[in-house]
Amino acid sequence: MQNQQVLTKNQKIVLDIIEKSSQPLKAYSILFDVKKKGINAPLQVYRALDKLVEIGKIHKIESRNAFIACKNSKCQITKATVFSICENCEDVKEIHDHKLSEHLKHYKDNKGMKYSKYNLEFFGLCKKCIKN
Amino acid sequence: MQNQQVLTKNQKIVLDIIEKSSQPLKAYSILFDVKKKGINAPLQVYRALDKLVEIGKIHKIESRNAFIACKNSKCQITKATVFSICENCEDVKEIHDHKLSEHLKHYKDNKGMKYSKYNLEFFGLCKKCIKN
DNA sequence: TAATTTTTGTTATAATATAACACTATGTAA
DNA sequence: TTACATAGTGTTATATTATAACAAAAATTA
Repeated sequence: MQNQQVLTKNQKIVLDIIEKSSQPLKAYSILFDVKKKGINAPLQVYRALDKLVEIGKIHKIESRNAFIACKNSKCQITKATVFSICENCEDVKEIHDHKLSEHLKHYKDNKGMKYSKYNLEFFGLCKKCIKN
Repeated sequence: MQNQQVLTKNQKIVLDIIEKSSQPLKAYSILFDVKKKGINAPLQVYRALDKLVEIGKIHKIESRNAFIACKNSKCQITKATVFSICENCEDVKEIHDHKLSEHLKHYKDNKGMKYSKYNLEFFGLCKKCIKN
């Protein structure tokens, strides 16, 4: 039910900007965009981002320090994310691959660790960039 | 052969510090440690780190902005890394799992992307931290 | 209502990372 | 061995990413 949580004003503003972007946005670029809406300080943005990540509305692309909306509206999958990143044009897409997810979800090492989360980032060249 | 590359003075100093640590080190903590060896500025550390990552001697833990030595001396596996991270004690280990690597190496999406690299980070609780 | 928790706004600052420039060392090849 | 290219160095300055601390306001709960 966490996903149906009511968002606060700042959270809505920030989420809105991120959802409108097809590509990941950086915190300070979000800040720039929301200044006209009364959000003035980095912390206001970071606090909203933290919350949105926590409830699974957005994901952080760790290798890029950027945030992207989760398209998968049905469930919160903060805990299991896979992205594909073009190293040329920086296009980022979230990957939903059931077989891959299952594989990763059930992964067990021999160290007795209990995993609750993973993040996988694939890097390469997208179709467009291969051609050019 | 890239891995047999001769390292420069700064690269050796930085690598040495990282190899002596069982846990990932942050750039500025490395800087602090190497000041007595004549490295004074962040850039000197970052340049060494960049090179060491490039040749596969160390890896960056993206979610932690920290660097860890690659124990796998035989090959440069900059391009395919898997880590397990304890969210309580922050213990980090590199995972070498042939089956998992094969699975990821051969992963193909339906977008026509050509992948050359991936990074996977598992999060959870290690044996010790589960008990406590 | 009062108490508690969460969110806000704000200022300041910490932590992470790179730009730009002049110089030095090393490798390559004529 | 001289010239040229390439990679690494040292340095100062600055950009980028992120959090601490505190007081006040709003929402929630008892």
